[in-house]
Amino acid sequence: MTGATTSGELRPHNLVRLLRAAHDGAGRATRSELTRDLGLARGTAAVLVADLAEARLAEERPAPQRARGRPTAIVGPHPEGPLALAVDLREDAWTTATAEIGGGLTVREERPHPGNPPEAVLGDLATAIDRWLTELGPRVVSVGVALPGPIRDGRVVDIPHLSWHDVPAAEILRAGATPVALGNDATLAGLAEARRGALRGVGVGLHFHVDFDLGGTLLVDGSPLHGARGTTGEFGHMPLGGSDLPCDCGAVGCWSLQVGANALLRARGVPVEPARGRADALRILAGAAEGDPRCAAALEEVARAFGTGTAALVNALDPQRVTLSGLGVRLHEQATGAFTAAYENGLMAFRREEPPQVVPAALGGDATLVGASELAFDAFLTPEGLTAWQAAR
Amino acid sequence: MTGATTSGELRPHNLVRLLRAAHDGAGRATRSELTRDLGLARGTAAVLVADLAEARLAEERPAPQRARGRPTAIVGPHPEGPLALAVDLREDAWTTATAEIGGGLTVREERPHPGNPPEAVLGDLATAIDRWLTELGPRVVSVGVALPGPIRDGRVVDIPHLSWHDVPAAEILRAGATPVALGNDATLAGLAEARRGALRGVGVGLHFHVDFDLGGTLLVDGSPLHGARGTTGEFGHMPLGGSDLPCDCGAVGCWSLQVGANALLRARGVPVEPARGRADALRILAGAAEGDPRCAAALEEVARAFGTGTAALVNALDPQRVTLSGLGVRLHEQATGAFTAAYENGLMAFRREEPPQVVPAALGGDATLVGASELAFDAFLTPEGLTAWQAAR
DNA sequence: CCTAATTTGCTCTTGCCGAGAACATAATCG
DNA sequence: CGATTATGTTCTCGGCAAGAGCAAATTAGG
Repeated sequence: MTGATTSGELRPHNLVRLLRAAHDGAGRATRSELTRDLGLARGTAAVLVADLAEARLAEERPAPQRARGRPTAIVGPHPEGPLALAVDLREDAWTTATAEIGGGLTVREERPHPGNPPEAVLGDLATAIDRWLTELGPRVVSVGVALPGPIRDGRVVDIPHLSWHDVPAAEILRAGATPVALGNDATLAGLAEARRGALRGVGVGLHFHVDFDLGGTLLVDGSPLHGARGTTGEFGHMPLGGSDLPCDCGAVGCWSLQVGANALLRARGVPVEPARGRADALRILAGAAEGDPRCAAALEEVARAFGTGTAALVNALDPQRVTLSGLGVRLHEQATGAFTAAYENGLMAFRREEPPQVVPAALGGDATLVGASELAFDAFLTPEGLTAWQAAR
Repeated sequence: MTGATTSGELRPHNLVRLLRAAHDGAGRATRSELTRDLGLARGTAAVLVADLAEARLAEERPAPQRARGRPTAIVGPHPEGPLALAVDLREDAWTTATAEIGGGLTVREERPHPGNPPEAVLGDLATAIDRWLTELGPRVVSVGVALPGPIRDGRVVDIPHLSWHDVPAAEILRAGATPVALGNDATLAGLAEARRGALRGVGVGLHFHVDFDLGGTLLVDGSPLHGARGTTGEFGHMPLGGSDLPCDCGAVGCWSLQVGANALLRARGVPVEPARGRADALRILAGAAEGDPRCAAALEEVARAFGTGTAALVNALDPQRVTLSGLGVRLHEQATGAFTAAYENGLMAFRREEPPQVVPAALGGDATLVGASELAFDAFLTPEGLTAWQAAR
């Protein structure tokens, strides 16, 4: 959003600002609030809202009266307004959902998949997407897909334990004229937190998603840092623990080897079996909760490594707050003492005065879908996106 | 720069865009180039240039003719135009300089200082700044100061080997109505590279400055990532090497302990003496260049640690290019083999296909001053800054 | 129940801005 | 030396948001 530079760009630009603000307000922002927040004249706001309503981009609904004075209205989604199609592809299943302006999510379909070969999995998903596009019609303006691995130039670079390597996902998931945007699941979970969760309003936030691997994203002013080729956030692949183990990623001593499902198994002394790592890891966490000392020791070891690495990244990146999702929440909750001790010990002295909070993500299991829908709407909530929508009717 | 939202903001906004583009063009951009690059109509450009000239913000000078057609003019600094006062405070001396639009630098004064107490050092510097402000008059619109330590909310947090702790630098350096901006030296060196050096035009770049400590900055679209409280870039204080040494910063195993002047001494087995570490480190580098095997071994050890950590941060942050300044240049140049081997070994496999280049900074010793002047001009090259300038005459 | 106060929406005028067209100008090329 | 080409200059036009004045719809208070 570079901003308007000609008088002709002002109107589209302000329409985007208004619709974006209504979207970010989660369908609760009133016209008078929006007018104030965006610094508009009341007359201008009237024109803009009328434009949005006429274009079926938004609709005003009566708002609960709060104070004295003439009542204002909520600027919310239009019943025939734009939809984002959000897809969350996990290792063993995928979910599709739609989101309207304001973020309201409707889960549409959930299906398991065999994991391999990638072309078949993505091909089936592409078919499902096409079906939904047909069924929902031109209201769907954009598709956002979350994938469980790093993505570079529209290709899934690597999902080691699914044996996906350099899969041309964008090509397979192409959906006619509807734009499809791909994102890493951890990145999108962080994006969701930044827009509608615990990182809302936070200038610089750090999000970690722990599963088998440890991924994350740095959120700057509500958007993930993208990097040169879109693969920022591989924090798990820094040698933050001083280990000498080789990592699947090709490097050595990666933090991921000490924090995650497999790390719990290793710390517990259990063999790492490809398929059931997650269930075994959850069993260890349950064991620790029930007082099994060996499980507790494994948990503490992993929590310490998690805390130390978190401190390292806080030292380097100076976030205001850190959020956790996936196994990270359990690690932090069940071993807060070990985590916090290692975290504070790893901070530079001057950061210990007011260490950034480490908190669980506010959005639960929907975070990835929410992030995918935000990604999709980000592509639409632009002057070009709105202009195309208006031109199409 | 959020962009104009009302018709009245368009003019100031476009004046800023034009002056900023002329500034970034290093005093070589012609009016026709600027018109094209900014997407302006020729008539609009004429008005804007006339405005800038009348406000003594810029001036047109004849340009060397390149092709057929009516000649155009270079939009360069005005002889009575705005100046930025740039200050580089190092551990043992400080330098002041002025920069005009376009970045042309004039060094004004260079003085040694005793290093302590901080209030006296900064007080003397404040006096010098006031003297220059008086001498140069109202042309100086902004002051930028580079300081050799982390800065948070206008205070120097910590310079361990000068024993500076929590020094209220902004308060001491206050300069009447002229705004004073403070920045970390490594951050500003990186900023200079992003604007006028080897990171120019690079979307995401990583800069490392190695001295006693290892600092740096992540540059996103030409600006340093700021963090929640302005202390991003302490990459040296991540435990990237697996060491157990305690660090002055309060954490353990910091990368800085393995990369820097003192690290060279330690690797060579020489006692670390507070005052002359830099000279001793340079002697080791010279020794290595002359073939002394123990110096060479120390150099290689440090270069390997440097390469490994660089890979870790490339994995995590996905920069397009990495630049080095300070001792980092020597470490990389004199032990390219050791550095590169460790660098590539530490990269995730998929990043090895096209590893981000690691190159020395293009600006030499002036980088910090250039960065300080850019910081100062960033505060001026805004609609508010230009409006205030125009109102003042 | 009724009036004053308050807040917001609506309408119209005004001032400003950049686009774009038509023309003028100054260089190169053959 | 005229044709060509690129750029600067001037003027008109359409569009936009600000802002003022008025209308509307609610609450507070008696």
